[in-house]
Amino acid sequence: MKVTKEKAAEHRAAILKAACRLFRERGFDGVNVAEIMREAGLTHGGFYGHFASKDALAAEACGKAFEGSNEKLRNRPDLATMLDAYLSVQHRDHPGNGCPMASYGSAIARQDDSVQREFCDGMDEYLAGLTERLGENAVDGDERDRAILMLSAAVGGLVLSRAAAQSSPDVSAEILQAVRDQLRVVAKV
Amino acid sequence: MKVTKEKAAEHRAAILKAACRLFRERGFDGVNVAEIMREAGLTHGGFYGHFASKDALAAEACGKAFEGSNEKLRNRPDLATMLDAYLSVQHRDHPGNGCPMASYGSAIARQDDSVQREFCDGMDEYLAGLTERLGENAVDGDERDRAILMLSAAVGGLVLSRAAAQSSPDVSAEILQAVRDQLRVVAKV
DNA sequence: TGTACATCAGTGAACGCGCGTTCACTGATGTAC
DNA sequence: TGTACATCAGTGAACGCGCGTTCACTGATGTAC
Repeated sequence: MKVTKEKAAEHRAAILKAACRLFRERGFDGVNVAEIMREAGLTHGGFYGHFASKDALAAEACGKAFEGSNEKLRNRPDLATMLDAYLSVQHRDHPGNGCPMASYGSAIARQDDSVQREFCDGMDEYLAGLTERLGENAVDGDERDRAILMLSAAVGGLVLSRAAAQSSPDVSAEILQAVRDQLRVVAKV
Repeated sequence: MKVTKEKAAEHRAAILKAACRLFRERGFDGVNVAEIMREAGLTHGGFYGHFASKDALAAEACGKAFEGSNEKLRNRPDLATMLDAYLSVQHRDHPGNGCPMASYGSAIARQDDSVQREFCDGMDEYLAGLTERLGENAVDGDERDRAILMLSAAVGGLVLSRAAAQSSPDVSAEILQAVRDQLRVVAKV
């Protein structure tokens, strides 16, 4: 059942999109190729016509996830609003469309080199964008370091909040709130 | 080949110790039961005489990892020294004996309930200890929130630093440094 | 204290399942004439 | 424009491997007498 070139391109995009969401929801080891293909409306056999391996898909999916994040960073006007959205119950409970660093950050060092590279590139770009943001109002010279702290605390806070969400919902909510409040000072907003 | 009760207890402890290290090094999915048993000097068949399942071992290993962390927290005199050790190249490159939150924090929400519970209990205790520490010199009333920020930033920073270690060693080192510097302010040390 | 025997910790082969990947096949596409 | 045929995207069965778990067996332990 051959298919139009356009259709094939759409299929590839659908696979990537499904992977991008599923990997963030369940981690790289928590999803199999067949599941991704099913999500894309295809059968598993056709996968290798589009991607060389599951690792290759993981790398592209990681890159695409950061594209989304960096897009948000470029568009969102208000830094305080961004912080609130990042450290929200909504984001905590819906990792599939959220931050890749919080979804599988602690597993990246154990992934294929290509995945690590995409991750680092995405993170670098995100850090650069955040640094620029912090320098928009007043320039203090330590924007980059403050951006790193903000990112670290936001990612770490979301990770810990998610880890506690089921067993200790109160602590989970407390973490979101505390990191939000404390980071406002760092962000000077 | 039956074995002394004491020997058997030693074996159980050896399995737990090996798991405690290996899970932190490679994540729960990155280690198999046979590997853990080999590390403990046994063969894989005997595993189920000591633990009900790999998940049960994971839960105990998680709890034990936090015991180590909380031990350190109780003994370490200086908060600044603790921060330096946590955000050090040594800690980044040797996760096997390090912080469980940084090792597999982002995967906890996808683990068995028993693992999540052990993780939350350990984290709660750690947070309580850190809060107490922050209140030792001056009491401001926001120690708990500052403890949460410190923990989030330290964990997040270590996670991101590890993720970048291979592809972007410079960024990796920069993250450790920046989070260390910026957290000193929060810790007031 | 010495002996006979039941217990049970550890061994290693085997089971069953899931997963990444391959492959022969299908049939629509798109090109050559 | 119409026709014949080569191409190739997608299908689904199959392969091979690794893993968690089970199980029959071994032989040292430790208990009952």
